[in-house]
Amino acid sequence: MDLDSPPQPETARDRFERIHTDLQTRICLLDYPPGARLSEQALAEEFGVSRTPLRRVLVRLEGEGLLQSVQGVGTFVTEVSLEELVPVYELRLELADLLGRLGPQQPDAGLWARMQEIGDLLGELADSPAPEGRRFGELNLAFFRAFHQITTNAPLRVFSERLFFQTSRLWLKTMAAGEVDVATEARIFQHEVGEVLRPLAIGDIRSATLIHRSHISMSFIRMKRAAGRLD
Amino acid sequence: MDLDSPPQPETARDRFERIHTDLQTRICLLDYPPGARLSEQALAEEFGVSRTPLRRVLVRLEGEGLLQSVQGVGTFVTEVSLEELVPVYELRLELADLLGRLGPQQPDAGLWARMQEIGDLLGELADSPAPEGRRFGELNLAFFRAFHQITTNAPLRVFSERLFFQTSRLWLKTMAAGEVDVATEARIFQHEVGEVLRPLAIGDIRSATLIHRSHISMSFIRMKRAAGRLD
DNA sequence: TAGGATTTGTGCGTATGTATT
DNA sequence: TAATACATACGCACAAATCCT
Repeated sequence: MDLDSPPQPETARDRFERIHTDLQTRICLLDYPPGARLSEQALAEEFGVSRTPLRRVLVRLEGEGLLQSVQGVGTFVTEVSLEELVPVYELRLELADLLGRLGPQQPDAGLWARMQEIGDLLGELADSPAPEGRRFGELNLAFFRAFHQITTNAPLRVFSERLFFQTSRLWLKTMAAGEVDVATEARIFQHEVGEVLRPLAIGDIRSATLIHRSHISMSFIRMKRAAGRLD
Repeated sequence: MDLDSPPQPETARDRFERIHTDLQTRICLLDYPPGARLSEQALAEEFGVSRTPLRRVLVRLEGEGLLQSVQGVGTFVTEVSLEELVPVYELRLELADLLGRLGPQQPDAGLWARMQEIGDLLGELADSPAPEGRRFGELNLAFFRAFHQITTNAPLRVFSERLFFQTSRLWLKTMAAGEVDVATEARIFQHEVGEVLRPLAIGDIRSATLIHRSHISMSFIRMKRAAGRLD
């Protein structure tokens, strides 16, 4: 194998994708929390490039609604609040529904194994002495990336991903504030993974997406109630 | 009036928005048809800026799926084909449905007048001796911009717009190829506008969106049939 | 195969805008 | 109010990639 694959030097596009995915993940996992200010120069130095190609990534992230640049002030991670994200959640529920209605496809063996593994890792997280919100975020992101492949509809995938990044950030922010318990949510999430895999095992994709949708809905309600308790 | 509004110099963000909207419109109306090659230098000179701010706009348009840049080759308008746009159309139909279910709001007087005016202009287009596809595209874009304001759900608006730009280009391309008749389609579209305004007049937004959805569906079917005739 | 023309990508110095002292 | 510090925005020269002769 690998006979005709000499070590390809990284192309400009590859580098762009790498930095883009990296920053996207950091924002999603709250390594850069909402409102944080990013330094173009510091990031450029970290990735070993000049400001020019880095700024290209920032422009893309601004188009995706994750950043906002203001001349003379700085580049900031966009804020997320429960009130502003209500329409986002409403739409996400509908897209979760569409996931099982537009071009559904049976997940392959690798994807199946991956989802089972994520379920196990969620169990470990729930059992750990001090469950970290960031770890929950990682598993949440991993499961989303796997599960949303059940649709072949490319634009639906893109839109679902964009809404996921927004709602996921609010979810982790709520955890970081201690308004919901990480271990409890990890256990609930582990249960969801199992519930979703059961219909998938017999090829019932539609049922899997409806269960997924119901869990998104319930987690939103739990978050609203947790926020209400603190008001 | 206009007492406290001295002539504000155009800010960097304003210029970005202006060039972005301009290029977006040109691509949508097929002034730059699918596959066309754009020159960074020529566009920069036309807008009176250097390549740097212009490239920022191109990066954004690439993120929106309208352009694709390849180093050493050029910047190209993305292709649209009936086969590739089937999933796009399927999703657009669903979003058209959501338009009337997520945060619907009654259009104000100005918007109402605008939609009526577009209906009249469509009649004029259909009656004109040589109806131009580009004029149809302008009115199609204008009506979309007006109609999709019936939802207050911001991300739904953004996603609907993105899908509109894709499907609209295929529609105009089909017209340019002579596979459908501009006058006939203008008349049908004029009829749709009237059909949509009727339920809106009595506050029945949901019915308006369902009629709108059915017209998107029917126009897609007509386009498929027209393409089939030429195969 | 090689070389030149053309196009996008990159690096850097400077301009412009904002906030603070 | 003015000046200073610092951030992003811009323009330009050059590097890298591609295509064609």
